[in-house]
Amino acid sequence: MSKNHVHKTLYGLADANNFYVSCERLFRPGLNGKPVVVLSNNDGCVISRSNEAKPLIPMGAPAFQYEEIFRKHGVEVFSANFALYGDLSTRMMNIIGRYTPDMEIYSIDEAFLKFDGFENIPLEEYMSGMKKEIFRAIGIPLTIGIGPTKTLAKAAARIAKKFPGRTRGVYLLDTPEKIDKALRWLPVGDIHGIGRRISAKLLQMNVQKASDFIKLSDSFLRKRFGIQVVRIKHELKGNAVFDLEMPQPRQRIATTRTFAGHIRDFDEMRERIATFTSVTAAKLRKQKSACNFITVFIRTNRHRQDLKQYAGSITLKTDYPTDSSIELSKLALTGLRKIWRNGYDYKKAGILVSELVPAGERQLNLFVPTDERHHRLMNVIDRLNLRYGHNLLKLGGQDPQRTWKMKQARLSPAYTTRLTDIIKVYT
DNA sequence: TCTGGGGTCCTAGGACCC
DNA sequence: TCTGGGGTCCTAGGACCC
Repeated sequence: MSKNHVHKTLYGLADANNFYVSCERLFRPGLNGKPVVVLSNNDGCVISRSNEAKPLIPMGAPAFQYEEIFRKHGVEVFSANFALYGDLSTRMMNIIGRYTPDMEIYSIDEAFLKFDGFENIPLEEYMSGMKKEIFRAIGIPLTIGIGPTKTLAKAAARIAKKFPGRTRGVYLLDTPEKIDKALRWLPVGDIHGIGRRISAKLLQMNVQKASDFIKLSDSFLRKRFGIQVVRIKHELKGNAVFDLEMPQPRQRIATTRTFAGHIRDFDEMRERIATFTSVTAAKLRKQKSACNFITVFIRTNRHRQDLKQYAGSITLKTDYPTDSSIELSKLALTGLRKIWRNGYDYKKAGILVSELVPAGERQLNLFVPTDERHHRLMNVIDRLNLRYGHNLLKLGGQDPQRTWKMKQARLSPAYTTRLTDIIKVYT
């Protein structure tokens, strides 16, 4: 590489606007311009808001406390339909991936991009073209920020979102002057990686804007807030610390649920735990991992100070790395018996597996039983569940009669993913 | 009477993200 | 009556060892 030809790397962030709400709007153009919200599982709290809804309802608001507001302002309310959102996300990411080879899918609605060797390409126009293509093809509106680091790309996207008229949804932070101006505008709480706790402490010290924040010394930040916050400062100053991350197997996998009502009965809980465990084991097999530990937890409703509170949790070691629903269910139920206490109204429970290793590795261990039959059975279960819908095939500990229903009073049809009907499998 | 110091490993919990 | 779910990384402090 010649000296006078410096290759300047830039990062981009493509972020779908109010993603879940935008997905719901695709099939109902009448919702455009209206306040719309999407609720979490059990219709518990607000997890996505249209721009019109944002001044009315805070993020995470418990739905039952806002029924009055919903009515008064004619807010359109939807139960979450994650199958639909996942499908639209995949389509969106496929298009984004055609614009640069270096891309990191950061979440269901966000992707980081890396522009290496794009010196002769006008990035604003290029990304503006991508934004238009995605809107034309899928109907999802995007905001795009570009800058010398991931943290600055995030900040640029925030600016693009805040000033849609002037930026047309795409903003490039490429000169020291623009970066300086952006940092003087950006509130510390809006810096990526500075959350509620740390921004409250910074505000107490009268550190209000990102431009104030980057003046603090490394040693002070290190001592007071830890190494991660120092890294964020460097990123804001234009030194890339965080690179794109390649997809890797999860280190932990969890399945947890808050119940629509509550559970007092051990057998009911045993059934729920067995189901969570087989869902978790299927997730393990999907990423071809096996786990060394399994954690079971149950807890009462922590929002109800008037009720007796109890939270129990236990972590058990597997005999050898496993992805077997049967092995893991046995362990999970052993754990559940140990932490179960009679007389409480349980509101939430879950399963978490950890210390994952690649599933193939365990066969290198001569002392491990081959459990070939387990393996074949698990394979069959996974294939049938994949084909006919989630969780149709159940294990012994799961009550075959019982279908656990989330509260989803306001579900929209799953237009792109609908399965015709439930298929019963008799064995 | 005297009451070290440094290293490693592990875990729980904090803080953050979408 | 009704308050989500699934992740990551880091740190402090205890246990243990020499």
